[in-house]
Amino acid sequence: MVSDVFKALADETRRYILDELSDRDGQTLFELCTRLIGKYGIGSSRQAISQHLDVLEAAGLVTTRRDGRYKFHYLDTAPLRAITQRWPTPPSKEDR
Amino acid sequence: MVSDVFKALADETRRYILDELSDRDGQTLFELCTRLIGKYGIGSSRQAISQHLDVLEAAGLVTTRRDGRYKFHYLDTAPLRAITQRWPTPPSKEDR
DNA sequence: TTGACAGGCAAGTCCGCACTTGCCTATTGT
DNA sequence: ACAATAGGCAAGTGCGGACTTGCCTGTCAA
Repeated sequence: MVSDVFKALADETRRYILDELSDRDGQTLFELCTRLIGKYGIGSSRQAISQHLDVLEAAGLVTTRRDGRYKFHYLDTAPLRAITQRWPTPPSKEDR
Repeated sequence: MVSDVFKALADETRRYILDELSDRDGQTLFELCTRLIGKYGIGSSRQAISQHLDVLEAAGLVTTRRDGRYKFHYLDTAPLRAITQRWPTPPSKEDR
């Protein structure tokens, strides 16, 4: 049901995950954990990150690919378009 | 502190409020209450809506103007730009 | 001036959600 | 085969946030 993109974005840790995937796409769970600690000081457990990824995937913001014992995570920003389409933002001065 | 646009958008009732203001800008609290019930079946109390408006205003998505015993609410979509700027979305086929 | 109307304040309840804990499954290398 | 690695599952906890309840303040019309 593209379950609530907005609620997926509500959590700051999940937004950092999107940032991280935006910086380097296709990371595994463990990669994300270590890099989130290093770059943003996020001290969440592996399970916590895993649950966040589930939420992001349910919202369609992250897609996954399995390969052996690795699972790679990819960012998909397409669902974000629905936001600006719902409440159109007039172009800012910088955009013109 | 432009306190968390994302959390402001996380609640569905608040999103309906933005829809309503997008449709008719400058409504009072009571106007919003009656129209939210009529159009979306939202049965929240006046106080609940008032609290939602506080959150939206704190997030910068709604501005207000006082006039006598009336308080008018206006939509401001500017904070939404930060979202698509944070995770740039490639233009969809429809946009081209 | 007094009643009706528009809105504000504050304490309390309740549920969802982020996070932990503990254990389990599957894949890979030696 | 077996240990290490990558990840999954499920129950429990604690806190924030949505909502209610009750009462108060300020404005306007008769």
